[in-house]
Amino acid sequence: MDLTHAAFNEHDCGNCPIRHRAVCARCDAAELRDLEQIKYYRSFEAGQTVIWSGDQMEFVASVVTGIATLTQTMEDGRRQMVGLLLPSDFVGRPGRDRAPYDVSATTDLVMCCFRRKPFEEMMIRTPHISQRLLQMTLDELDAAREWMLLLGRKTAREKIASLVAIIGRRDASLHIRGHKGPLTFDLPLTREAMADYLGLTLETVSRQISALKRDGVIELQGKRHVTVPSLDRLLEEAGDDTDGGFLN
Amino acid sequence: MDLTHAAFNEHDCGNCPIRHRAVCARCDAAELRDLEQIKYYRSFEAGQTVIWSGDQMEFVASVVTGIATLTQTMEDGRRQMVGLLLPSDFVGRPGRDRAPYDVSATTDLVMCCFRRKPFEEMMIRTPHISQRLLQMTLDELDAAREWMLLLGRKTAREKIASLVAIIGRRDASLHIRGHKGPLTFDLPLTREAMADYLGLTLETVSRQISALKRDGVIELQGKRHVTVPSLDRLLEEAGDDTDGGFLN
DNA sequence: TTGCCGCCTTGATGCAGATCAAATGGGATT
DNA sequence: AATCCCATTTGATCTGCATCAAGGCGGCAA
Repeated sequence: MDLTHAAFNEHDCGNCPIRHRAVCARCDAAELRDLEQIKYYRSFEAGQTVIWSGDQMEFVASVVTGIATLTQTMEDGRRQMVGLLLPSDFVGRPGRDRAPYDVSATTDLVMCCFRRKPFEEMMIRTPHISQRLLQMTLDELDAAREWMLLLGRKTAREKIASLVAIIGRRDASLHIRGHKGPLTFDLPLTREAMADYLGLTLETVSRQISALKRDGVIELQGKRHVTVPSLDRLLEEAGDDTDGGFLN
Repeated sequence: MDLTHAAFNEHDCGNCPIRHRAVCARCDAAELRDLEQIKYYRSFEAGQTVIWSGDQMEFVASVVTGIATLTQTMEDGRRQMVGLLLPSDFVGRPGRDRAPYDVSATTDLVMCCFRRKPFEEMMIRTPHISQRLLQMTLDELDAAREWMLLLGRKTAREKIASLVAIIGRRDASLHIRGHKGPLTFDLPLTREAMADYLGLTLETVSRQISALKRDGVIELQGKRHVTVPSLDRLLEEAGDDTDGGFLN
């Protein structure tokens, strides 16, 4: 069910709030006009699948609002999330026409899609698009490598603390810059999605969240809303040495 | 101990056997001459550290011969390998001047280094270098995501089978193309390095290798040399649905 | 030849997290 | 208000891998 909104198709990229972070960050007015020609918007409801692994990729895209995930699945059903895409993140790979992962909408999602072939042609004549995409891809690779450390070597408790810290800090960076004091934000993932992110079962996720709550590392209002009284304490629990490590 | 070889500094990139896979794959004669100006070779012995995490990066580089690893370490000493670099692979990140990981030589290693600033300037005026690097980085990201599935969801036995398959197929692709029948090759990693790669302990690595041997999935000549009688059988043990998934 | 040193293998035991199972609770529908 | 649905929590038990602890083996130096 592709809920393409007519309204979005009149949307002007030049005014888009996430444009300065997206793949077209450095495009000038003429280039944005070219992009208008090949772009269209698509909306998805929370839980819908955007692309199945193995599908033909007709487009590449930027996330405009909402959260998408990349997931790999083994034959017997074991699942591992391998990407968490936030507004301004890029989806798809120029030069490849089959999707290597399932892409799903975790929340309601709007994507700005560019028809793949014309986009690839535009990349060739517009080098700074490749350069911007290279930057973004290198950032994703760094995030993937942090994630590998988490998956390979952290305990369940550390994994949960890391995830809360990642989401909390991203949230903080999007909102009040330099804001101090307790962080408060929503976890945009179900327990099951967190488990797929962390390489755990949903029961273990639930138990460890309860444990961190019991120990005063986090507070919960309902199941999704979190307050972190001390970010330092949380980072200590996460086992992070670096304090970089934003995701994606 | 930087064993820079004078002989290598007269090496001509245009004749380099790995050039067609490296970052300079599409460079023309004039561009190669420019690269000659900013390049130098460095050699390392097996076990040496090339760069420590946090060090200033004076250069970016291509691996010419040998194998290098990227490793992250937590304060308490837990280690996770996050990259395995083979001949033609690229090291370093344009636009960043601190190394985010330890880089080490797993075997004797020769790298072709480019001074970072001039290389970055050259990237700006030579778009196809960015484009090539983008391709290579996207490939690495795909490899990292396969690796995440391995770390998060595979059993110890599957992890070992996956690693043997990855190394064996890379080896096969470098040597006799389209070669059929039993694969035979060396594992270029110690048991400990395999453990760091797979998120296991070295004891578990050793036990699982013994188990695969006992079950006839692999044969061993000494500790390092492996024969795989049936690649299909090995892939089955690895739990791979895809048969893509080369590393790096 | 002998002994030493690193790497590797194998054994015994413990525990973190998976699995199986049931209960709870909040939001939506009627 | 009553009911259903489904995400989540909690409990009981099991197991795969880590941990702790001895050997074994091959290469190298004396």
